[in-house]
Amino acid sequence: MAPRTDALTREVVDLIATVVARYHEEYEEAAAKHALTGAQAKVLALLARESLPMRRIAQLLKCEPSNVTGIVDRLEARGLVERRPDPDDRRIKLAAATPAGLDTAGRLSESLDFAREPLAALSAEERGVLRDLLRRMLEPGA
Amino acid sequence: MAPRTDALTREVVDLIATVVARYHEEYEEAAAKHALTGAQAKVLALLARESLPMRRIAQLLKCEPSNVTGIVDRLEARGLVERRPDPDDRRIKLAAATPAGLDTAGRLSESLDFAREPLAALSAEERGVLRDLLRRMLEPGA
DNA sequence: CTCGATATTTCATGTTGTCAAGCAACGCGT
DNA sequence: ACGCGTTGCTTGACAACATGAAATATCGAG
Repeated sequence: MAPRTDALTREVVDLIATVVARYHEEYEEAAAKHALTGAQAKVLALLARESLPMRRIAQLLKCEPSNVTGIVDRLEARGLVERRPDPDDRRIKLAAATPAGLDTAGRLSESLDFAREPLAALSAEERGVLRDLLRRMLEPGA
Repeated sequence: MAPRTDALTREVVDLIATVVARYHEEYEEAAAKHALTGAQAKVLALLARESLPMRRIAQLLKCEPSNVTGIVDRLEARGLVERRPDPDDRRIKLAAATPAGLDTAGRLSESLDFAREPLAALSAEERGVLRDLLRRMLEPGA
């Protein structure tokens, strides 16, 4: 096992911590620009791609389904999302973005791209190297 | 400006999002192992290094001072932190880790190192490259 | 000493999160 | 067809986190 006191490893961990912190700041900031909280922005972004059952949203957010109820409630109250029945299973409620929700999600996505692009201010080749390293880092380690 | 539709950039951004998500999971998990929330763990880690005025904690956490009051209250109720007067300014209350707090912070730090080390399962050379790329990414871009 | 600024707390309020309990709908086995 | 365990969602009670406004105490400059 690599020693925990390895200066290089420690520095990489610190840098990652910084990336994480900055990413979060920018995400929350971009969401706030559209009067959304971070959680609401995440759900809206998910639903902009496809309608999802409540339970599936909970899985993706790694939280309890009962929590999703509240988040979708608030999005629905603002007309950004609606609940629709699943034709194949009447237990399921599909949360779907409304046209207004799609519009907001689109502008949100632009804000995010805009905010994150400075992070990728590396040459194409460097971005490729970074991609490979990140991929390897995230590989399912035993 | 680089086009937003650049596939490589998009993939790197996605990978970073994944790193961020995983980092958070592991952080919360490690905190929970010591019956702490994420916010409590952050504050305790800060105070393990040095005592800090409430206001300074708020700055580091990027939140309102009134929020810090509650977090420190809960840590204090568990004997991990105590409030001490600042000898030079009686308005200021210095939050400081107790011996029990230092102990918990130490074990927490080990959990975190342990959890994050798999992320750095790259060769020393690769970690060096990663460090350089992350540094450049985080450089103060205009 | 007075007055504006600073540090902290308290209160009201809202969002996120958990857990347990409840209800409706599904589907399997008989 | 019936019963029954399972699944999907909501509700309720509760805790933590977060903000903003107002109250209190102290500081420091004029």
